[in-house]
Amino acid sequence: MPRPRSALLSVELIVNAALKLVDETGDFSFPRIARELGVSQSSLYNRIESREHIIELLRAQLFEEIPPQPVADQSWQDAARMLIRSYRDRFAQHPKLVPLLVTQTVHAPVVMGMYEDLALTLERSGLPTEDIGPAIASIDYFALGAALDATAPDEVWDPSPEQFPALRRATACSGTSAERVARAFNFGLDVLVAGIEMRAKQEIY
Amino acid sequence: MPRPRSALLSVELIVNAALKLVDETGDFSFPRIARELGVSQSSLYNRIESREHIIELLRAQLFEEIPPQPVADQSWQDAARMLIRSYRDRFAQHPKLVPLLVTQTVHAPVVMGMYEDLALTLERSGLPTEDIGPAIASIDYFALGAALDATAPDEVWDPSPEQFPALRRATACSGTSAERVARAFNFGLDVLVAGIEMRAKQEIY
DNA sequence: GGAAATAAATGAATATGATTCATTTTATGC
DNA sequence: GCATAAAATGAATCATATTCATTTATTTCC
Repeated sequence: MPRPRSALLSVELIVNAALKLVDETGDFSFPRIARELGVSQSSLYNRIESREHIIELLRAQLFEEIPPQPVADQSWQDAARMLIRSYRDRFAQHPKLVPLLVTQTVHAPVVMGMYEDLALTLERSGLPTEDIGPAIASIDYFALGAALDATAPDEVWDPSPEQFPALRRATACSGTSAERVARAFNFGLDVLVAGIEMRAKQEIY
Repeated sequence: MPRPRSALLSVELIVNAALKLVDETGDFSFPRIARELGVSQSSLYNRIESREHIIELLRAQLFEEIPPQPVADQSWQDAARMLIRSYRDRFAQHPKLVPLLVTQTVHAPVVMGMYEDLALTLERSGLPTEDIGPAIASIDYFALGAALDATAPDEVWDPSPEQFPALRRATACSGTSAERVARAFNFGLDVLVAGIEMRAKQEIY
């Protein structure tokens, strides 16, 4: 109950406990973090402000775990693919965290670095300046949606053939849920990059 | 307190009250629905099972509000664009509802019809069968991400020029948040359709 | 017409969760 | 040593989801 020799708590301990709970159960709560760390619930408030604060710390942690990769010595297509993939991979490290993050799409400083790399890469593609913002956003949307789908439970995607014959044909050869998401992600990535290439060549407008 | 002449409650009343609260405040709760309808909290459980149940009813409602549009008499490109746009427009009707829906990506029966239309349309594009599933998923990811971004608060997307020059250039000419999202959506839509077209022509692989 | 079943609404209770705050105790700077 | 800040706490508040036995009204069926 009194103040101990060395502090029992730290922001890092709290965030790690929260992340562990999220990975295991898909959510965290103050009582469970406190139990995990062997402290009282109210003690947590000496280090952090609120639940939202913990979520923002988790977001930062997710983007600090993987260092950005150098990208300048590749074709812009390969560079873009690598950047988008690494963006998605960060979410894939802690899939259950994604739903907690996306409900408030904050463009935190940690994400900005990757956006900057992407902007530089897209400038090399020859895309007109006014299209670079929309291109980054589109990529963001795609990666976010894919990350969200990756967290969805393994469901049987089995449309009844009578009602939805085309859907039935389309999903006939799907493996596990993870494989399906991975295939979709690879497909969308190629298609997006190819589409941007066309747009850059002004073959669509 | 006793049983009234005519029922005070119905599933529809509950769902409408929940939707109204979501539109106004971004969330709903049992106490507030009950207050809104002038009934007791526990009465709600005579009609609905749980909070999740209400969310699923809201999801269904969102997709029933807008009837599906006939699509067979257009080029597959225009048809695809229309389908994706209408998918997104449903979310735009009730933006604040989106975060509640995406946290559990369920492919409810209501969405299946649109998927079927999309599958039929993509078959007309000449895309190989095994790519149709991934194409639908990619489009889904993109539309979902865009819908989520549309709910984000109007933030000042103003990267400091020293740190992020390319990002600065890319976002120089942005208007309101809604305009930015709309531009990004239109761009991504064109790019996706163009990319799929290339893929169908087997010019990328 | 009346008994039995069912529908509707309720109050009270339980459990979990976020958050505040005054209090106690310990460390630390001067 | 003393003032002050740091650390942890218990207790309290408030909101929420959910359960359940109970009361009353309506319906059904003989």
